[in-house]
Amino acid sequence: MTLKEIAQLCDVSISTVSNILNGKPNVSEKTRQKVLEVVRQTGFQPNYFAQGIRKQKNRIIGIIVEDLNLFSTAPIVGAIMACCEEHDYRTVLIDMRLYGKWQDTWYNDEQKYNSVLQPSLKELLSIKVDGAVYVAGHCRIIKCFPDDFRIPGIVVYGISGSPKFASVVIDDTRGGYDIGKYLISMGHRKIGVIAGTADNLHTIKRLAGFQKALYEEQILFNPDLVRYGDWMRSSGYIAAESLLKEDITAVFCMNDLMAVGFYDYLYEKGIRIGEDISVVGYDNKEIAECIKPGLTTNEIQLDRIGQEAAKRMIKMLDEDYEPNGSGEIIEIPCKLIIRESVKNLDRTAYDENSESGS
Amino acid sequence: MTLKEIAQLCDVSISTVSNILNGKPNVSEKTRQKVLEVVRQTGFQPNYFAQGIRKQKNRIIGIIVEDLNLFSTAPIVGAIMACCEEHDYRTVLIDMRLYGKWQDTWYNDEQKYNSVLQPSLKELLSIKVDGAVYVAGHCRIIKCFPDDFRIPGIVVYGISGSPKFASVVIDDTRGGYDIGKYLISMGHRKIGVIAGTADNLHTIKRLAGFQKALYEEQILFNPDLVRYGDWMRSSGYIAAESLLKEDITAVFCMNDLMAVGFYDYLYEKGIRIGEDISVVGYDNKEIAECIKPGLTTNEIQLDRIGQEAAKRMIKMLDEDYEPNGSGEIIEIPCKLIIRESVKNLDRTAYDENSESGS
DNA sequence: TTGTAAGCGTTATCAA
DNA sequence: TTGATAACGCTTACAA
Repeated sequence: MTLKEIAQLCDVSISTVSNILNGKPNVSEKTRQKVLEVVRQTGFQPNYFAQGIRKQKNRIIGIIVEDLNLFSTAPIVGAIMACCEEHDYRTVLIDMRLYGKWQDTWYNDEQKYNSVLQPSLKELLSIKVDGAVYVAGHCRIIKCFPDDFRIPGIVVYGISGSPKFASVVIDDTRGGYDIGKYLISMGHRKIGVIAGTADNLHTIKRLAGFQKALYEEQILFNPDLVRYGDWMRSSGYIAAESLLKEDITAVFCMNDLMAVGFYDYLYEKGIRIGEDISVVGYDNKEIAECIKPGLTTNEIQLDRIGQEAAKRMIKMLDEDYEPNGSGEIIEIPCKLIIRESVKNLDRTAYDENSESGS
Repeated sequence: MTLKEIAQLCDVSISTVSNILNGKPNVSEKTRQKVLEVVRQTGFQPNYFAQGIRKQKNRIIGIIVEDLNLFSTAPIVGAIMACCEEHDYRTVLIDMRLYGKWQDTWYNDEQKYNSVLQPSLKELLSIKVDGAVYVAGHCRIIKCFPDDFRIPGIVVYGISGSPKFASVVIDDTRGGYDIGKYLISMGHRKIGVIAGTADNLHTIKRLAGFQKALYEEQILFNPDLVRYGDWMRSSGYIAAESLLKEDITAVFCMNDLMAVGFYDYLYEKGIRIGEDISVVGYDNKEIAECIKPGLTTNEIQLDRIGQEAAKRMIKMLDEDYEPNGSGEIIEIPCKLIIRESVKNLDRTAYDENSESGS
């Protein structure tokens, strides 16, 4: 179906049909009705890209994700799409499936990485997207867009390696800080940390924030209480053994999965979480509220991240921003979700009774 | 950047540049090199859709999902995209976000549903996709494509309401059957069921399969042992109370989340799962291996579902199938994941010892 | 109120 | 070996 065929069916010219479809005035009601009827019957839809070629603009935003199957990606993408739709932009999604293809072995392998990234970027360019949003799988400094990239770009859940592109990430420093403050407010002074991999930006920033909280409360930071894991459940379990030999009352696990590993160990040993020892996690995945006791953790507001990124991109596009302006880094706060895994050491039994009684 | 500009920069004609880019013969090595160099420098990418208009084919498959944020959707979409990429098809994803917008209130509300579906379909048609894959959020009979839909369509994780379109779903009957057989093989005879909503196809088919297993083993099916929930954790908890008054040794929960709710109740009462009572779930979500004891459950092979759908779609497209052929329903089996939540009643303590010792 | 014609970025045909 | 030229589906001046 094309405009031409519709025109023939209606015995009018192509431009008349086009005008009607685009709501132009100066068309007799009779022809309008006739044409609209035929359009309805035939189910004709104008070719979006022929329109784009002619009008020289597409209103398409390209989204390129490192891996759609990570827990963080789909919510971010969903939020971006929602925002784009609201502003009458279409989206095109490219899933590089980096983890699916290579697990963890790609992000230090420039060659592997580029062998997927470059064709993906080319594809976006070929589709003539107006802007590109890059959704990382975890926070690190990423050189995803070349400096001479011809359209606006923005990096989400990672930090642009080039100052020409803005980045939207979670506020991990604040996240670590909030957790530190919370644990301290609950009376904990000796706090172990099960961190992620040592060179990971999430790890570094969460730890820095945590240290800041200690500092503000005049508590010495003891590096011996930090164990570095690999974000997997097993490393929480492994860290638990050695960490428990220290004289600690609480543990800050840098993700929920390692917290589950930590739970595993304590469960085996019959140590009660939220009672004998306190635990907080990070991420607020579904497991956090399913394990027992419920895990206090820091929720990552993925939808807000996606929304923020989309809003900025659309603003750049609609306001004809200089493509690639400032390398601003926008940090979205996390949200502490309190469950039952942290004991309040400052409360006496009496306090608890009187409070529950009130 | 356009072909024209490249041509001017190289002092050759447009067609020569086009020929070179498309690997046509009959071009002198000298001009080829010159043009290729300029193309490289300028980062020129031909306009994919201008090509499409001219060539009258796009090799694009549209994917329309009910909600990208459901646990089942992203893996299915990932598999579809992977398969399309392999066969040199591009994909366009449209996320209707039905649950995000309306939770559970849309799929019995034709009007709400169509207010999102119709524009989405139109958009796909407008993009001139060659085929459309519809990814449902849960299995039911869906009238998503109109009977006179002009391009091949296929429904995934749901059953096409029109016989013109094929469907790829999980084999829930077999899934329920396998679980029944497994529990019986472990010596269970009185088995409770925490089902999903009563009118849900997953519920109906899983229950039918379960009943078949009982029948084959000559065990009477007692309808009083079935409780209908709403797939949420709380309904597992609620069902637990009344169900435990019956004389049962095992419970088949129709998803992992309700199994977690069931765990909740038993945990409160100090009843030991995998010991005093056995439980199986369905879905194999991350929580299944995180709760204690690990939940035996049926894994839904989402990637296989997606792959199968994509393969069929591509076959239809490449072989110029009559759009909308058979309303075939392809069922992909689930995979029983054995963990620790089911006790073997047929084993004596002696058996267990001797086996672990061998 | 309607129609003609040019042009968007490609590819395909055919002549030079 | 190269280059005009038409055509793809559409929009938009502008002419009728």
